Amino acid sequence: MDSNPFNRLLSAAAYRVVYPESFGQMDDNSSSVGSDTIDWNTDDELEIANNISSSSSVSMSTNGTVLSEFGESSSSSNYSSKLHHFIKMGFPQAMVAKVIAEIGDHDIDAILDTLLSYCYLDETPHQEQELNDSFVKPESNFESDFSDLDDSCSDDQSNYSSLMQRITEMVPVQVYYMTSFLHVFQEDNNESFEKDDSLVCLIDMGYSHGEASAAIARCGKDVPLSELVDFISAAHISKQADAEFDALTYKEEVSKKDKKRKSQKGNFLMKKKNLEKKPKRKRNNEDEDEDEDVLHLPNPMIGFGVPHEPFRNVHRTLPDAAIGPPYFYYENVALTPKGVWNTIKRFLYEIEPEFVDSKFFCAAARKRGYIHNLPLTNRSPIQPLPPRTIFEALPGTKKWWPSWDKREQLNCILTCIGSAQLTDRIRLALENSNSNSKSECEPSEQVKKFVINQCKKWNMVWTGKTKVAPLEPDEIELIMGYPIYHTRGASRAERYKGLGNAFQVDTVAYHLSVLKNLYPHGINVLSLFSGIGGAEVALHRLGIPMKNVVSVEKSVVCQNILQDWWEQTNQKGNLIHVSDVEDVTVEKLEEWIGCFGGFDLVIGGSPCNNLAGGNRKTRDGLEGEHSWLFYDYFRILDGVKSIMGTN
DNA sequence: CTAATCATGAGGTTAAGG
DNA sequence: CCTTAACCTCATGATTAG
Repeated sequence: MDSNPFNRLLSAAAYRVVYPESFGQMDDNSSSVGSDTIDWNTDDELEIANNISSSSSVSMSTNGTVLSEFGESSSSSNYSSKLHHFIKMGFPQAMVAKVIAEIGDHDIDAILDTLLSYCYLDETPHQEQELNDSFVKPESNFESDFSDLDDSCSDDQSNYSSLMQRITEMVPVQVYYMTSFLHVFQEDNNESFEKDDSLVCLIDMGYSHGEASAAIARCGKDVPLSELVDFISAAHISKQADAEFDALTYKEEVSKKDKKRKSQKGNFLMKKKNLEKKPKRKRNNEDEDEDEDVLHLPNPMIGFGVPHEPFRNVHRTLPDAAIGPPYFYYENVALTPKGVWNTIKRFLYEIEPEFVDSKFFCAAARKRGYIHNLPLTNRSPIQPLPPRTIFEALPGTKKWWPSWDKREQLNCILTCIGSAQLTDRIRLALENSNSNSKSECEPSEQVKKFVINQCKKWNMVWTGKTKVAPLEPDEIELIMGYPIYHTRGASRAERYKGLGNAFQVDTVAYHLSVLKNLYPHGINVLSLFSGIGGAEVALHRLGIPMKNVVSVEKSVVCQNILQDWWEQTNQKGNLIHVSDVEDVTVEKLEEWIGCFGGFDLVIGGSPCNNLAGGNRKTRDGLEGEHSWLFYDYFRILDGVKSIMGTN
């Protein structure tokens, strides 16, 4: 068994993730599993068991190199409590782990000093300002704050589950990194190992692979490790600092988060209640700009404008770092857990997201946020305009549509549909209600309410007098702006899944329409997380020729859908498939850019699994095992910008 | 083995009401 | 200004059918 406490925690946490029922019964054989196919990627179900198993072996085999610093002097509980306390103070977990790894956990003051000095070291101008504001100013009373925390939270010292949760959150990142580490470097010589050692260290510190890669892409390969840490930490801190600044409100943030994640210790929440509201008001008064803790969603959700609505705003000034080429376009769900869009915005050059509901473009709602550096003037929708109401989109339903169902548009197209049993239950309810009432008029109010609720919840439409049914894949294709039968050939579930995850073509095309005049001779596209090819379809329907398209998509089903469409529509350009975003390395980008002369558009929406409200199990935010691939989007985009010399 | 089927709320916002 | 209620959500995991 691994003698390194931190490794043991890691392995135990990993074990618990996969085999929660048998946690605590780890055998000593965890290193014997030899899984070598690593597919942490987009939408498909992950074979967690395989990966975690491999993680055990990896963490064992790297023992003494990347992880050895963590466990030498402290017991795990001691380490955990220190780690926990500093995290509660508002320092990024990764930074705390790094500092403790460097100087040990004996001297609390030394840790604090080092943490503070790390904050000083930052060199990014606007972030430096924020750091000074957030971490330097309270220095005088920081220690008392800390001791206060230390006392009040002493109960957490033994809160093993709390630590385990934090460790567990780190595990996928660690696993990913370590496995990819072996995969990438096993054939490399010492020199290249040296070169990418910073990547090793960064991820070892708990940063995600995407963040680490992004930092290296942004700062360069040869810069000191501290600079990379500063870059990432600045992103973390400024994100957090943007939400709440002083230590007091920061604790509130952390406790809120903890409260939401799981039921935490009660005394901690009690403490939080005392701190609840006063700090926010204070901050609001003394801050010059409004509190951007939560990006407020526009109402109506029309972004910078939609066709046939009074335009809102067609002018904006982009930050210098955001200006292309290349143009880029990023998409994700609008209603994420708190703070997610703030983080995304911060990574994507501080561009304000454009929140748009596709109900202004088609017959179904679809609230999405888009971050892009495209011009805003002279947008035009693709013709013909798609149907905007249910009756126009699905004429067959009008015959059966009861007058008491007031819906004119559908709710968001999801990846799952209502069950046949639900259709049956509704049929029974309606038939019983009708037979009870003497005339054949209307069901009771109670039944009506039940039916309406279920219909809204599952997006059912009327296909008979007492029958509602979910949409067919073909119907969804039309509503989403794809050619009918676009996904034909895939299994039914795959079609629903692919369409439920896709762009609404008319909405995206409206935003992309400004490219038509800019690139009359066609564009080169880097399409990340392509899915069923919404970006490609949108560009095609806009009449923008695609010279070269690099499509990154893991699902083979989706790759085939896009390939078939490419051939069906007689595309003249060159379509290159890449299955894994991790395969999109700087070298690859340089190769493509050298070959094509650069990308004109980088487009994609990163996985929303861990952000979407419909997720009842793993709505873990941007660090979730799927959604953290956003950092790869940024890494790749920034790599393209860097290579093309516009960074 | 793949594919289909079904049950499983929380979390957050918006709107209404007082 | 506050509270309360209504509303909606690019899903996951277990189970069954083929």
